[in-house]
Amino acid sequence: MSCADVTVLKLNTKGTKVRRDIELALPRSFYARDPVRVAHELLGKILVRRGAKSIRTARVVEVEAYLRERDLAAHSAAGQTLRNAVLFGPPGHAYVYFIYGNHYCLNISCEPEARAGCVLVRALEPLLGVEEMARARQIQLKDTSTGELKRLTSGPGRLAEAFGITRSGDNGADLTDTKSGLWVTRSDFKVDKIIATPRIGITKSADLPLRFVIAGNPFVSGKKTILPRQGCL
DNA sequence: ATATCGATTATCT
DNA sequence: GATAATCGATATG
Repeated sequence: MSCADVTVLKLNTKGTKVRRDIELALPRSFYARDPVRVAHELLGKILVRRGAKSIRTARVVEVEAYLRERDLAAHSAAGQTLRNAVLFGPPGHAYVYFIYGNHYCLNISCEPEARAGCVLVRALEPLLGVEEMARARQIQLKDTSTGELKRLTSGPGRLAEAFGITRSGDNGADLTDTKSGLWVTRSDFKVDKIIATPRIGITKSADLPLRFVIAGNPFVSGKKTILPRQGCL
């Protein structure tokens, strides 16, 4: 499973490391669709953060869709404000907001023409740059077991911290342009089954089944018994 | 194992 | 002034 995707860095004939899919961001057309569709297809894709001399990647394993119509939990529900302006812009941009005085959360705008739907990224499976994620989270990893890695990126606030995502730094970033330093790329990973559940932590429109997770993936947020797993580093 | 609660601040009413 | 798309710590069975 996860170990296979670490080979997004492969060796060419000269033995030099070359980047394959990582440098190709998903196109804007991917995001210019309804949020439920985008949410589904985002599962299994890979979020990439490039710094000056480092790269962090992780697989998307949990998302939530927020709709423009009949969804009172969406930040866009009450219309455009300064905070949510990105949602009313073109698709494929990062909407980053600050919550509970502590955490940032990453959304991706979707739908054509300012319809203000989006997808919240809720959990990732760490792939490359695990040590930098741990640094960003100020966590000392005891090992590379699933249980330890899960602490890095399992939850919207956690993954934002692990990837160094902030409102000042990333709100409005174009995720279809690798020059932004933050983008999403394709993966050969096959998502066998998607499970839909109500969304987490909301009070309005709380019954809609708009949270989507990769069935059985241990990096999905929430408490759960972790099966023992061999380290990946 | 689950339950409850405090932290901390941008944003909106 | 109240609320919030969370997290981590503490308490309790």
